[in-house]
Amino acid sequence: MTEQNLLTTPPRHIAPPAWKLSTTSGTEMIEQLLRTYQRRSHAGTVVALEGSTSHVVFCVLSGWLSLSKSMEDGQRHIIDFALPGDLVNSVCANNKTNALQIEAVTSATVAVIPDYRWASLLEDLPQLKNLEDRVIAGTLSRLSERMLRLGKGNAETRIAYAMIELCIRLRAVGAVRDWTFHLPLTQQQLGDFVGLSSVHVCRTLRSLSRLGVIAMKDHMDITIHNIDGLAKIAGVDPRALENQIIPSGRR
Amino acid sequence: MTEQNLLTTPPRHIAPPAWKLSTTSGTEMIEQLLRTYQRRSHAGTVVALEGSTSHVVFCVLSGWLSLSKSMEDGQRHIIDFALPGDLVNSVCANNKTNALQIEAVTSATVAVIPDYRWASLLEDLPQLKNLEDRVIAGTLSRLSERMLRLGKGNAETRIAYAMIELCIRLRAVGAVRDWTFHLPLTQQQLGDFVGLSSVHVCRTLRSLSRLGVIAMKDHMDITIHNIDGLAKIAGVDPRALENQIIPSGRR
DNA sequence: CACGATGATTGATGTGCGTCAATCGCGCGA
DNA sequence: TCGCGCGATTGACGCACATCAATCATCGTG
Repeated sequence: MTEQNLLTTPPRHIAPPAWKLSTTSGTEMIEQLLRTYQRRSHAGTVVALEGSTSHVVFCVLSGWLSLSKSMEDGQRHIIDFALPGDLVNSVCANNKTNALQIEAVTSATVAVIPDYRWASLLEDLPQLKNLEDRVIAGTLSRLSERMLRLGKGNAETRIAYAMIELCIRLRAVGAVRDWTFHLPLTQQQLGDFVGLSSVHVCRTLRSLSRLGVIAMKDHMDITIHNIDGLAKIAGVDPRALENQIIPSGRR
Repeated sequence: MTEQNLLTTPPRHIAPPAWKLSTTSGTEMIEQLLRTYQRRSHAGTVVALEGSTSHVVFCVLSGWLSLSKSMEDGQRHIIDFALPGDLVNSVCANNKTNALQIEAVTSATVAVIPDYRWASLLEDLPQLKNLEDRVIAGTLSRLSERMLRLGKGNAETRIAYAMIELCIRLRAVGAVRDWTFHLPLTQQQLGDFVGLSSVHVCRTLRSLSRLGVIAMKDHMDITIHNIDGLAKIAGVDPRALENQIIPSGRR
């Protein structure tokens, strides 16, 4: 049911914004491909192991994935979330080893596209190359912004920024209505994402609630009540967000 | 003089490892291009402003660049360093706006290649595409590793990891001899890189010295005395480093 | 040669966040 | 229906790191 939100809000025939090309024929071609390689993962499933070899590109069709890294002592950090419409090519340099562990946070449908298939598609549809570049640039930009807060921001800054980033990304796929969206995360997971303990995530969320900038309902339904106040806490120019965080060209 | 180290150790005719292609003709073509667009920046110069528009690709030929981001209150974080041989395409999604501020840490020579020129080069030399992919994957991998330590590691872990990462990257361009290399950074800059105050960077470096894993001479000449101990503190498998951090294929 | 500037070093003090622990609330399965 | 378990919440306490401040070392400059 957590995932129902995400499945119903965008058009059901799977065409997240990133995939909307100008040519209709291209779009159809891609949708065909996505359907072919589509797979379903239950919440909590490990989709790809950190360090394993892999020759695929992932495209999220519905649900959330987490991309994480762990230290030897078991400490885990969530480097990024992959939301519907996101493209994930989790290989590291040189060899084809996964740099990140990919897990399904909610139950999710993911297109698992073989490398060679993706490469040939790129040749048929040169516009895709452009899209791929934008996705990569967007990812780097997001990571940088988050890193900045992780290094220099306090708990409120980090949480506020996470809320803004996720809200904007979710809005791009139609999963936000009236500044309200569903966060299918435990406070532990949110903590692993922003670099805080789950206890302190809790305190910080309540602190932000008390300030009136956000509100929470039913275990993680978030409403942003005062985006300007939230942006101020997060240390962002709200206008800059529009261009910086949304990877695809859509509104 | 800081930069002299970097200029003399690699072959003087500018061919950092990333640029070593299998075909000799390709290499010559590229070297020609690099010479054409080569420019010199003094230490401390701002090469590209955060938020400015830009249509270029940077290639570092000698010296260090820092890629940083600032919050409104002036707090700065160094997202990455660009070392000799590194490729920097600091544009964010959608528009052609620099997501990062690029500064010369030491005096540096940088090839500033126009976008269109780079694009046409990619068509002439398909191998370059491969290289570009590896550079991007390497960058993402480095950012992830650093983010993990930033989120979950203590001061010693972060500093130890930074030393290992920089040592390996510098070794790839021949700037390490007998586990010794020159760090052209103030402790303030190193702090902005790992997310610590300059005071605590100092304390941590001295702590690592006392443990005997590293040694320092003359304001930032670093020697790694015990790589296994250092890797243990950094929370890394030393063998994994070889593949994970070096973006190019060279040892 | 004294000087001022910049950065490293070291100590003292404060605090933001982690950790531990107890309680609460809810959903789920027997 | 009761109980079990996971996650949220809240309080108490401690620590790692930031901050402030003083001293020192080095270097370039008039």
